[in-house]
Amino acid sequence: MSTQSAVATQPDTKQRILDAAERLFAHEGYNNTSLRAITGEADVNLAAVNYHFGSKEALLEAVFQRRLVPLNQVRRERLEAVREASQREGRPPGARETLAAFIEPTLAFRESAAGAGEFSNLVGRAIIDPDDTVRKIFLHHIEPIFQLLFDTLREALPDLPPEKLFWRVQFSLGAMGHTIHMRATGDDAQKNGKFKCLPHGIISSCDAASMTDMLLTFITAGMEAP
Amino acid sequence: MSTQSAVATQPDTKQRILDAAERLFAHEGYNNTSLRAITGEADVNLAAVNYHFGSKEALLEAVFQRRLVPLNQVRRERLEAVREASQREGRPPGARETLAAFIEPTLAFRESAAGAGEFSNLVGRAIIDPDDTVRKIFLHHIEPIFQLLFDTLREALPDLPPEKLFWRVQFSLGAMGHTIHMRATGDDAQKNGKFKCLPHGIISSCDAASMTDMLLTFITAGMEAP
DNA sequence: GTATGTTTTATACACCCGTTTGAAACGTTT
DNA sequence: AAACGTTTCAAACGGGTGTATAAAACATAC
Repeated sequence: MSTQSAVATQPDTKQRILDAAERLFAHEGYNNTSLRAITGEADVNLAAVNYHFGSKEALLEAVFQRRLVPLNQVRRERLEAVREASQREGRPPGARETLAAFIEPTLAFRESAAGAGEFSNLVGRAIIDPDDTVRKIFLHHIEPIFQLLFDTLREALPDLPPEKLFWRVQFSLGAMGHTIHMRATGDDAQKNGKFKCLPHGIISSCDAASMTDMLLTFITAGMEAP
Repeated sequence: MSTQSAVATQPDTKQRILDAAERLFAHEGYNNTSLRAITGEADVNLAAVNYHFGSKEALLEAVFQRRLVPLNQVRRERLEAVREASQREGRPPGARETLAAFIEPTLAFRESAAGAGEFSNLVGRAIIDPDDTVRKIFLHHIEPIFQLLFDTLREALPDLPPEKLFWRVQFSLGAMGHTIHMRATGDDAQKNGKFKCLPHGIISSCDAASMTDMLLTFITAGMEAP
């Protein structure tokens, strides 16, 4: 009785907190985002976070939970589709299609749910974030699907020793996380000259689709290297 | 008169602060390291940092300065050696030797100066650190040598459009930074189960030399992809 | 309309941060 | 020994943090 009315009653404050937290965590990082900034942006009282979620860390957990569960389900389905196709046709799965099954949903997801774009930035940040809190929570959520990716890649590249495969996957994650993060902070940074590294200052193909294509080409080649 | 005696007199406190800061910045990150932690580890008074360096940010700058200037000189020499050899022999420079000229000195440097190992961890962190303070100072130091790397790679891969080259270099930096950071925090993390991602829990070839070799193989293949 | 449970609000708490200050300790020079 | 510039020290400042609390506002049920 209490729970029912509660769920029906609470209009959006929990949602608004999640949205604001997602955006700020992705943009500023977990440690650099204060609860006051979140509640200010969400236009709710400061104490609302601790009331609805318990703590700042639990809020981060909830932010991940909301998006990562459906996202991982899509990844799982695509990865298993790759495996089944390979078994049906009696060939090992392709490295690129395996990696794409893991990476592309993040992109597609980006344009599906409104505001989910911020989340994929958060994921990119979470992969490489030096902070332990973020990594710990994120890894816990992604571990099973990561295992499936690893297993499928083992079939795709049977000649590669598992240790090497492990590190090559890490290389790929690093490249992916760094790139997403650059894109995330780069939108406003382009004007501030953050991309000075590029000699002649022109970055044309910065859209998500071509980025993913470039990234996949890069890490697939690295993965298939002798 | 004042400066001379000052340089001769001050025994080691500036040095000790630099060492402690280097270690802690590399291990915990810039934002997560307090001046009290640094001065505590260096066994100096809290005010010593602001007295000798002016501010926490200036201390970070000094930490980079101390190691990055000689390191970049080595990188520059090696990159120019690659270019001269290619010109002398009338062939384009090799992608791998170019990348090695940039990456390997960090490794060699690691085993040269005592305690410099911490620094290469800091560099790895700086590459991917989402925090603006760290990135800004680091990029400022590395920009000229980065430009040289880029130009040499342009010669090594003349058919690759500059935009693609730019992003592939970014992929490489991301892979490199993430890997160094994993190694840095992984030493004690291995016991704490941080490497759960690896299925059967065995990470044998984790030494710096074979890591560098694997990384170079990976990013060279990615760089040379069609 | 009163009672009950849920949510919001304002305020306060304890803690940690980077930085500043003014006096004490030190070493060197005259 | 006296004077001076340099370095150390303990203490405090102002500000920001996550969290806790008690009263107020609200919605629902009897």
